[in-house]
Amino acid sequence: MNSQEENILKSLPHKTIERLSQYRRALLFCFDEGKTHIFSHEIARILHITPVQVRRDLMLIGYSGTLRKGYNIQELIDLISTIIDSHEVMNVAIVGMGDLGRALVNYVKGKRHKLAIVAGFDNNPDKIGTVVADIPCYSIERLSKMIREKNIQIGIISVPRSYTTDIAAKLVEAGIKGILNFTPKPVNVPDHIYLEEYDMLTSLEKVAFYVKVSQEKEKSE
Amino acid sequence: MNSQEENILKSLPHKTIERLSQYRRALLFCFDEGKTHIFSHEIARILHITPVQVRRDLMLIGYSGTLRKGYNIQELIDLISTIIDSHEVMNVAIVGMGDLGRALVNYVKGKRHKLAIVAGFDNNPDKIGTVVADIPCYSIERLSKMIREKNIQIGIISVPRSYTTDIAAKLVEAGIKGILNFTPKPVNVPDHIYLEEYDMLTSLEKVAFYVKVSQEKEKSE
DNA sequence: TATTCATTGTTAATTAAATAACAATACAAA
DNA sequence: TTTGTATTGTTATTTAATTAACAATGAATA
Repeated sequence: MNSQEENILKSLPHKTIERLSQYRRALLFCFDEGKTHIFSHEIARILHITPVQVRRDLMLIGYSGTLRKGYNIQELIDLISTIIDSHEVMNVAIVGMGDLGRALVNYVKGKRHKLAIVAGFDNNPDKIGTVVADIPCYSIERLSKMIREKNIQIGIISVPRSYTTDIAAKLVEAGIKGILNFTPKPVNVPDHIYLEEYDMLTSLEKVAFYVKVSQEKEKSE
Repeated sequence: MNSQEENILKSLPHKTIERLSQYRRALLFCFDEGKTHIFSHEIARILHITPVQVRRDLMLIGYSGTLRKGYNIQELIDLISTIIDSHEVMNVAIVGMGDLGRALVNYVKGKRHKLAIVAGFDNNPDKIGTVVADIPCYSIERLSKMIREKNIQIGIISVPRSYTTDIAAKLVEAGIKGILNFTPKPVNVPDHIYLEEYDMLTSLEKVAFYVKVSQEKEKSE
């Protein structure tokens, strides 16, 4: 990859990166259904956004469709993949093989060629040494060693809240490059590590809030 | 609630709503640790945002702290609660009691007074009729009936992708007010229903992307 | 008592994101 | 062949979100 292409990557808005992932996801399903081409307004409709937004994002990544025929799904999937996927397979570890950890493994498993969940960690003796959803589960004590050995670059934290800080520290110490934290406890990591945090309860509370607001609006009418 | 207060609610930026939920979450933990007051820069540090952002959000909801003493944690928790919580308890159903559904129930259970997960639905005969994580699990066939009977206003979808569309339609038909969709299949719902969608894979791909970019930057240096 | 300082609250400025506007074009229909 | 139309690609505009700037203030300190 030359430096011009690199600069395109770095200049892509964060929101566009998210949407590229969503575009690809939707396109893959369309492809499976036998479609070969798709219009911007079709993509937009699937993802609840505007056609302009779609076209603008595709412009940013330098993809051109065909007038009146739309975008070639296969081509677009491939282009998005060269942009958001790493060149080599990126190895991922999940720390915390409870319900959420297993849900994640089963969902991600086999879906993306360039993302491989290669290890799970837990402190439950019943799980250590077993294979959960096709991936081996190790003791937390072996976390640092396995991360180095298996060249794991991304760590997903799905442990109970009280363990979060400790696990994050261990991941950082082991040289992880990116962390996805699903616990309600925000973590602090050095600047060179990319951190993404998501709390399901915040999403639920957001829904509850807007439901409440719409109900109050109804009442006052 | 008078119409002036209503207007404040409606004018709050979407991002502020999300942060209010995060503020409260962080404040509750601080409160449990025995703290009584907190500075804007402390909240900011916990949530990886700026102190100005915190102060601005609190200004928007009309809360004033004490100079050099910070914000009263208890007061702030209460105020945020009056803003984002509904007056009456809001009932929630989870459709799909697999790993993700159970993770959600266990996580949300007992955490928020105004949010109650009161029913789970699944099509697995082994689960139907049982109690999973303290909530009863019903057959999908009874979904519509139960939603009306139990006055359920929010539905969380955590089923396999292929069932998503059908479940969403059932929820809409049953008169649900808000939907939180955790499946990778976006759903279409009428305008009066608030919809929030989240795909864990997109978060993971985002982390992978930024890890990749930072690595390429390193290489080129 | 006067001065310094840390902190809040608020307006102004900036940046990021989304939307609107519209030219270009190729296909279809007349 | 001409006209109309649907669609792309791109620039301009608007809106939303964040950040900067700074006045106000009251506690701590000299």
